Amino acid sequence: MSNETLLLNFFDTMSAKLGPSNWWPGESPFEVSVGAILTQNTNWNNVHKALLNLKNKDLLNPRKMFLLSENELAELIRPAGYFRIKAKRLKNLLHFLNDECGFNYSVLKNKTIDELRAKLLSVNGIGPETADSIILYALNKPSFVVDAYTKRIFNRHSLVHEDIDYHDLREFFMSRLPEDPGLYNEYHALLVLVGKKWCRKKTPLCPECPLHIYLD
DNA sequence: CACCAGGCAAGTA
DNA sequence: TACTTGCATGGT
Repeated sequence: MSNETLLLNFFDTMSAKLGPSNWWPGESPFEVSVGAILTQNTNWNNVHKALLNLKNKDLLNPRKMFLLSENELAELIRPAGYFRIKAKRLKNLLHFLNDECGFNYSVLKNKTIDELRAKLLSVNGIGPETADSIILYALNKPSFVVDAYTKRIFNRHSLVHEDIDYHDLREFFMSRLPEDPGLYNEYHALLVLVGKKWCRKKTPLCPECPLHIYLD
């Protein structure tokens, strides 16, 4: 079976078992972008609390958040952990948005993925996963998001090396899947659900995992 | 109690 | 270049 077909079969199997995932229900591109920074190495439950703090003060709005001091912002996002450095990173994001599009996300949508990605990566505090999350989940453009679960699941199936870097793993998917943002969106979401449930660090083999049928 | 979650950057050698 | 450390809360 070709890798293209295999990847789509993986998707269909996960989708039948777990979908639809209702992944990342943000109300605006900006809210999704903020969430992308807050969730760095952090449980989404904690991120949700921080987002509620912001939402309750009507601060999930770039122009309003821009007026906050870094310390005020840090206190509001405290539940998300790493709150001081994340406040700085959110400020960096706000400066980027101001410079790049005047807080107007529709301007960003007119740029190519490669251009957007390079510019996002130049912001201190935005790495590859955060950049791709913003491009895919906030802007609905087909930039595949990979994470630790993605690597672990595909390595367990001997489809990628365990030391594969972010860029190569992303290319593994993007060179084999159609450029469909809806597919990329749900694919990443389902991989995280599968990873959490059946592919943790300590559990080597999981016969209950729906993807188990593809093991050799 | 230990472990770690939807990472990233900076420091060290 | 290759490895290590700091960042921090809250759920299990």
